[in-house]
Amino acid sequence: MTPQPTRRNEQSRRAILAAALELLAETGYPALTVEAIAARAGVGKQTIYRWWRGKGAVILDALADDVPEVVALPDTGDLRADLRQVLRATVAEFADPRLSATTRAITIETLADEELGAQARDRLLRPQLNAVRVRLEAAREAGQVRPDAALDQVVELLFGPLYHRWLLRNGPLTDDYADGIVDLVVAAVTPSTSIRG
Amino acid sequence: MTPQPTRRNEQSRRAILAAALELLAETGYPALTVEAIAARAGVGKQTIYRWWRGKGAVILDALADDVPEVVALPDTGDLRADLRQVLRATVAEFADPRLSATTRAITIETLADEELGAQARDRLLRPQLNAVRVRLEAAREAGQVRPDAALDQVVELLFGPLYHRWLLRNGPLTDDYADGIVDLVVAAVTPSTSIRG
DNA sequence: ACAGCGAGACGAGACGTATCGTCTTGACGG
DNA sequence: CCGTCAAGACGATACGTCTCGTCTCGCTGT
Repeated sequence: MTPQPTRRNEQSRRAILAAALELLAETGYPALTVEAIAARAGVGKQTIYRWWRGKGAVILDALADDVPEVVALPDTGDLRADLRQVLRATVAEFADPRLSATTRAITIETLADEELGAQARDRLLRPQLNAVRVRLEAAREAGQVRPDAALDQVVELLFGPLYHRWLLRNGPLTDDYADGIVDLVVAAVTPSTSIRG
Repeated sequence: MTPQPTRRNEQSRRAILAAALELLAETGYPALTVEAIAARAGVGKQTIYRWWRGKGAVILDALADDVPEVVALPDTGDLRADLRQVLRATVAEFADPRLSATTRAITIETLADEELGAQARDRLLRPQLNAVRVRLEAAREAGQVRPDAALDQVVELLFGPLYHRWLLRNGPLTDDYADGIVDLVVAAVTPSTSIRG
């Protein structure tokens, strides 16, 4: 029933992932077809369906393969500056129309398919968010963040608005916007200023 | 070329919207078909395609018709309490599996189709967000919010994380979570506490 | 008479399955 | 060792199904 990964043809696997990325770049996600991927890769359709659930799973796999497993944030000691850099980088990615369109398409796919969403979350999203969390932990130990702050929530406080605005097209995504979010979040987590006044 | 709205059959229009909502409740969004809507409404497919771009537009129209145009938030004078109530209500909506599934499907449709997204934004999302903004303006005048806070950003700071967690299934959506977001945001916008200590 | 209407046929395109013969792999016996 | 063999993945492709969106009918109401 279930195919044995041992006997899997690595060459075909690579050809499929490569073909998928090529076609994605050429035609865009919506026009992407399992049949086209198979044809480009010189592979039977069944070979794709044997190992993946559909084109979404293939693309996700291809993207996740390209992503480094561990990401680390810069730590200059200045939390605000470091966060600004991260959020500005995210804004820049969303500003590139081609990259943005692709990311949007994949994201949509993961929203519709729960299993795909779990994969995307674990392999693409979580590493990013976790890197920010690590940076926040360092800031907390440095006394720049309230000890009682729920850092997972803080991370979402940073990225949630960005994704919200990007996905729902709810306004322009600019560096100023990113900076504003960072300022608000920093204000939210900064320890009581009663002493520093 | 373009149909004349004057000659439009109001009865058919209502039947289509009603049938769409019925079928949505019965079969769920993915299984929803233009053909099925037409059949249920006792209407030709062309009549649907003449006035709408597809099933997404029909459903969006049906939903927007049901939504009150203006929403108002409670104003008890206690900003934190009022915001908690709103976010908890949102969490409750997302917690209902049936409603959540429908909302998710519609949302996905609006993410993929720019024009549909614009309509959803203006007719469904914006009124909600704006109601919160109005409440924040009142709070600002009451001196509970820093005068320089960008209120649009604050609103997104409230809902962004919620949508983020819901759409991407990035963790459980509980009242505690909503309360935590509110606390963080209130902390972010509260005027300098140097006096209050 | 004209434009929207209900009804439904239609072509296009993508999906996912099934089947064919071929090729690779690993186990077993002489 | 090495030939044989079964299992199973492979490329290729036909197939039925589904949904879409268009097109073509008369019919109806104004």
